[in-house]
Amino acid sequence: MPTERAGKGLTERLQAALKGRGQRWTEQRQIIVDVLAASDGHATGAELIERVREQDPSATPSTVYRTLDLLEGLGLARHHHGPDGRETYHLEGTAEHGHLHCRGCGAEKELDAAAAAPILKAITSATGFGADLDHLSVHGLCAACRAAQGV
Amino acid sequence: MPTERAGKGLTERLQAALKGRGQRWTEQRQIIVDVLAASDGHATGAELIERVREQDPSATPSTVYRTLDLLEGLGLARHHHGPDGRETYHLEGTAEHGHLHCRGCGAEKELDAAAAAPILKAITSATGFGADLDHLSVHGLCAACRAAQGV
DNA sequence: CAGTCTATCGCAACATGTTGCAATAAGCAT
DNA sequence: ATGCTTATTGCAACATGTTGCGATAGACTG
Repeated sequence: MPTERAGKGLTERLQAALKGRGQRWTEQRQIIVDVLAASDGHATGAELIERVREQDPSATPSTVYRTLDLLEGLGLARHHHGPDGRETYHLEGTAEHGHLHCRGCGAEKELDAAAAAPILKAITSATGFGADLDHLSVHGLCAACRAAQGV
Repeated sequence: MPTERAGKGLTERLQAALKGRGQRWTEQRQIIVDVLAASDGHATGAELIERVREQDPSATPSTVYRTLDLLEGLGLARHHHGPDGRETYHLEGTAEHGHLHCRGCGAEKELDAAAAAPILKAITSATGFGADLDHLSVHGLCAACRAAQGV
């Protein structure tokens, strides 16, 4: 279930991971992780900064982005790019998924791992690439729009 | 073969298309189309601006981006987003292709229509989406990096 | 050719990220 | 507790796009 605050387990895992790498645990990082945990689905960088500043007005964009990079490096967060290239972040633990953007109706749908499996397989056999589902963004026309356009 | 300047046919098609919509043909647009034609493969927005400014130092980013949007609206240019979300443009007429970005070695490879066919087919059957190959950006690990990491 | 309409341009300000650097402060050792 | 080392922060500047607005200048009309 979604929590308003990062669970104890997550914070502790994080502290341990940081300590092991000679890095430090700070109040700001706690806030950023909490905000990410509370924004369970997807949040853009700008949204995250705004929410972090509600709790700590002294926080700056550079700190937030650097922390997000750090969390990605630890495998605790991920980001992908929307159709406009803007960044969207979410905590690891959210099910890994890709994104489908319809240029006809503007809808955005998620592509879960089960549905994506045959796609990833096709990518690997055609190219040798092991694709990251979290970074997979497909642009095109959804079934409804294709039907509407008689394509 | 790549031309240093947009072919006559393209410029004329463009003028006709613009006239039909009550829009205008200007020197700047000629320059931008020429630059795009000369940058046959892919060029980022910043690169295009720089090259346009070589020919017309008075050109501004807003003009270049607005012209690129216009060309996309006319179906004469396309853009996609690289792994960092930066924009990359190319002229329509370049063979339609997708992009593969390796997060291991940073390599970027093109995905031609033939190789992509089974992938697009998998996407359609899994999701109903008709994917745009030109907008397909796959992030992951290339075969070599997967081997190197023993994955 | 002069006049009109309005698309386009250049500018300036803004939005979103990124980076270098000096000041701060976290975590360890004494 | 005090001091040391250096990771982290905040700031300021920059990079890449985007947007609003007044000024410019295409293209058509008479």
